[in-house]
Amino acid sequence: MKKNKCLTIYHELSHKIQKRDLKPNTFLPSENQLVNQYSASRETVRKALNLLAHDGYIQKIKGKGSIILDINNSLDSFPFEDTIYLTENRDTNILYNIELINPDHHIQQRMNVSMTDYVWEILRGRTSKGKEFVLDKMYFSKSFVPNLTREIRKESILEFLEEKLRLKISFIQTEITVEESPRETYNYLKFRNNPYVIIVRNYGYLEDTSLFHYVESYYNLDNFHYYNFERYYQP
Amino acid sequence: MKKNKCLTIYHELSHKIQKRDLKPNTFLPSENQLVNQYSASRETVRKALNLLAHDGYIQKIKGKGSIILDINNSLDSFPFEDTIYLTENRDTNILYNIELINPDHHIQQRMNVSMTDYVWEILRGRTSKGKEFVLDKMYFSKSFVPNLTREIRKESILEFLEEKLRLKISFIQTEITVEESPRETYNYLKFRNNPYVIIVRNYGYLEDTSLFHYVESYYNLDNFHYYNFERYYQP
DNA sequence: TTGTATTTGTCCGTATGTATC
DNA sequence: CGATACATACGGACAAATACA
Repeated sequence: MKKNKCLTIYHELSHKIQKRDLKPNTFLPSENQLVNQYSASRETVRKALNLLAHDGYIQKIKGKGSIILDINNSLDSFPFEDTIYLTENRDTNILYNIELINPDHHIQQRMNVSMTDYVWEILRGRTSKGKEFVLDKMYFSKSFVPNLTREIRKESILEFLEEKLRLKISFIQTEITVEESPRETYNYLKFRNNPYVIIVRNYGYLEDTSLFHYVESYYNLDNFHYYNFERYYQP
Repeated sequence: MKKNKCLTIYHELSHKIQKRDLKPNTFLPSENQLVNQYSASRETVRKALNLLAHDGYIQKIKGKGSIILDINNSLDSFPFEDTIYLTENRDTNILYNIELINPDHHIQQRMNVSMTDYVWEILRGRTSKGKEFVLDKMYFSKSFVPNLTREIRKESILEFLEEKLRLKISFIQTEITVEESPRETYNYLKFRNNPYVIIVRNYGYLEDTSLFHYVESYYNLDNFHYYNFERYYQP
């Protein structure tokens, strides 16, 4: 039975905090007490506590202890929204096209693939926050995703990729710019009172740093909103 | 001379990556090599590497090494550092005004303070990426920052706050929208060919989740760009 | 296929410094 | 002042993934 002791401590403590077995605004047992409780070294306990702090469960105060935060009052109240993956409001999603193509010059550059490679192109419309219309152009290299059918539109695409194909995103680079509307988007974007659109480009990478997928999302200027939440990491 | 060795290693490596002394898609020296280079223990080196990975500089691959990622523009990858930390690198910064004010209705709402509270307002112009002009409106609650002089403009404001006042940012919420240019920005923003501006709002919170400062940055549509790096779970 | 060296991942025990009370 | 608690650092140990012969 080989387990990650640090994560075990983290999960046990985080569950207790979530279930309110450990009450907000009280102190956790001291690091030395936790060392005894879990028969672990202090470094291991500290790594677990750092994870808890990073995820907003506790606040560490030097010389005093680790105080348990009220999660309802902190984490959940921040509008953290994933702009790509939460496609679950399927009623408002429209799948325009799924096609296996040879990438054009633009995609070749963005995805670092050659003209002779094959790439899945998915064209999708969706509404965000009720009314705003968004056009997504998603690309997956065929070397990673051999098959892709229309069926997946009823599922989350990423769930399909993770659970069926065992592909795991490790990190994402996001890039936001304002550009003139490309002509091919005229048919899809509803508001053309302004020549500009906002383009959000997401580059998704696997653990081996290979570029796994690329998404361009086109937003009208009206009602565009983007939220990000960044926690500072403590060594 | 007491310094944090882990952070020293982090800064030295991150600067080398930013300056391209260490090239993307190559490997960092192995952990053991870094141990020798910096006369540090492996745990310390590993903590520095974890910070680099968290901030998107490198990707660690078990059994292989740490590969350097291609950061489009490392400065703007961290919107908060751009607006606050790195003010000393920009000889193109102009400090328009520092004033202790009673917040107007808008700021009262954003910062959750009352009309009778006092708030520092800092108006600053800067150029980003050479030509793009950005207007920053920064606010600090007087309860956290009793004194703020023009002298700090030559230093990093955040360094001043951290080292002198012992205030530490714990997390940041970023919000990007497109809005019509407010009239009071007309004097500052150079391009008025478009009625819209991009507004980046940063909410900085302390470790105890209290809202510590608030920044509004105004960008023209032209040449606006925003980068973000997000890593999925860190064990 | 097998074995060996390298590299990263996890964990331990100890020591010293610093902040709080 | 001393006791407690967290912060940083060190050196060692073993496991797991990788690369290579």
